[in-house]
Amino acid sequence: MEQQNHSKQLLLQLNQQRAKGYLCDVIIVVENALFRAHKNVLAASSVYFKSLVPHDNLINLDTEMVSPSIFRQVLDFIYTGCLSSSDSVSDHSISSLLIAASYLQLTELAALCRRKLKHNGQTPSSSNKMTPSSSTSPTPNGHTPGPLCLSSTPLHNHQHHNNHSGSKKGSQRNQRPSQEGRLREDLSEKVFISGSRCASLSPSGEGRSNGLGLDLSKRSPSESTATEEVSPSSLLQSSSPHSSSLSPTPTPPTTSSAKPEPPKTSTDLQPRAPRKRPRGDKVTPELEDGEVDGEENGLDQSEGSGHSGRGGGGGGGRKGRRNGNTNYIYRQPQPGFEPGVGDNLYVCIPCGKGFPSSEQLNAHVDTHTHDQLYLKDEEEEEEEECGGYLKDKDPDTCPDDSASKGMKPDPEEPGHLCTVCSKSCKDATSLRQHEKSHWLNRPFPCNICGKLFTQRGTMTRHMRSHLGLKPFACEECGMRFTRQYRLAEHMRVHSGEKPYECQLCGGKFTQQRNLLSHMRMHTSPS
DNA sequence: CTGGGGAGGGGGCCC
DNA sequence: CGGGCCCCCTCCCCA
Repeated sequence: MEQQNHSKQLLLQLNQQRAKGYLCDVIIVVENALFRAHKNVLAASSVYFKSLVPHDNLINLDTEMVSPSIFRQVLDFIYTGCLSSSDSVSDHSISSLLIAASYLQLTELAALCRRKLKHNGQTPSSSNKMTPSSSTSPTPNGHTPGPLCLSSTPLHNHQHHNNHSGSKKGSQRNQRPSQEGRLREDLSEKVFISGSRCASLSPSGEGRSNGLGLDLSKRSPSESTATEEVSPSSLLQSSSPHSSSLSPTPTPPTTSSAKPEPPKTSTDLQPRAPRKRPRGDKVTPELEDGEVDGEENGLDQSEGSGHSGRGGGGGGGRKGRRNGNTNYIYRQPQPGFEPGVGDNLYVCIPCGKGFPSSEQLNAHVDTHTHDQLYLKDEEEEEEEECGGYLKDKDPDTCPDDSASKGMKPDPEEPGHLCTVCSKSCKDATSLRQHEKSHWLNRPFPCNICGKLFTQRGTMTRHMRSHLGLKPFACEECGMRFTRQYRLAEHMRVHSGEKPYECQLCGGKFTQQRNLLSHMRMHTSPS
């Protein structure tokens, strides 16, 4: 007995989930684009990915080997078995695909491309050298791929999937908890860099050279700025012209050089807090209702609106709306950008336009040139330098912004007073930082959800939540945290220490906030 | 069902 | 830029 079209339907479901970013547990960075996918699918299709995905959740591909548009076709092929893009039939595209397929060790796709080129009278010799193992036509399993499948294929059909969330309930129900948990831990553990390097994340800060634990120290000096601004590091350090980046020179991991460290034992164990379920678990029932939320995998925890204001973003993530910009993640949204509005869940970050499908977003993203992005960067820098003040701030009281620009304050001046609130700061740097808190214009956008921040550090910290980076692990229970402070706070759970005491009733608390909450109970009229 | 406590998580801000 | 602290939101548990 055999279920007709079982594999086809399965693949179709997976592709639909990919289009929504649902259960995607790996991000592939290609030049200026991010692609989300499923590790299992990648591993089943590519020896290259198979060796990487068990340990890495962020894979940076060599842009000389594969471009975003080519990788999009590659990914489509992986998920559909077809090359659907119309330009894929050109010899140039086929050659690029062949290079990418060889690089990624997608033997079936490579063989398919070779046959196509051969059929067109081309010789695919240029790329054969990269993967000798794949230069022979038969695939490892002996399967001979069919002819190129063009856009008429019904499998590749992202546009219509957004409204079908209900149809995938069953298959997702059982996958969600383990995959999310594992991803969060994996992301916490290490992040793949440049295809061959792992940055271990530890509370001690080992291997941590940017705010998110990505080891950026191996950047090739010859790397172009274009790559820099859209590389993972630029995702994390969006506005810094000096931020280091990743050297996109991954080597297909056919040798031991690419062998990543095995996951640490502590993270393999399912960490559970004593007596109580960790928060990470509670998202499961929400998804069981068929909701495709914006925080799956911990990669997409959109806070929803751009400006939350103080307290407005509290608890963000759990109730965050679906972001949906799952395929391409660009930089610097336009003012007023609000991701995931209405049905246009696929949002282009640079211009803020929303699209109902990843395909349409992809097509739109391709219209952005690097020049446009450069211009945005320059404008962004300029704005950060001089344009961020409150509109209601009296220009007379801030004649030259010298303090906010960090321009040599008078050393004889006794204090550095904020021109808005008269707060005294100890130096010009502190003053500048403080004055930013009065800005309405927040110069640091999250490259994933578009949320804006006044401080780069806050944005970087926020990005950690998107990437699921939790470098700080409790040695007692294995629970992991994004902040060391949280871990220290958590450790009181194990130690039983309750340093915060209510002066009214003598009640003791492990956390100050809970004491404050308790005090409100005392002071509330009721 | 409700209120209080415990705790995870996010953002703002200062050092 | 990271650490630390504060405040807030939220959820879960339990009496």
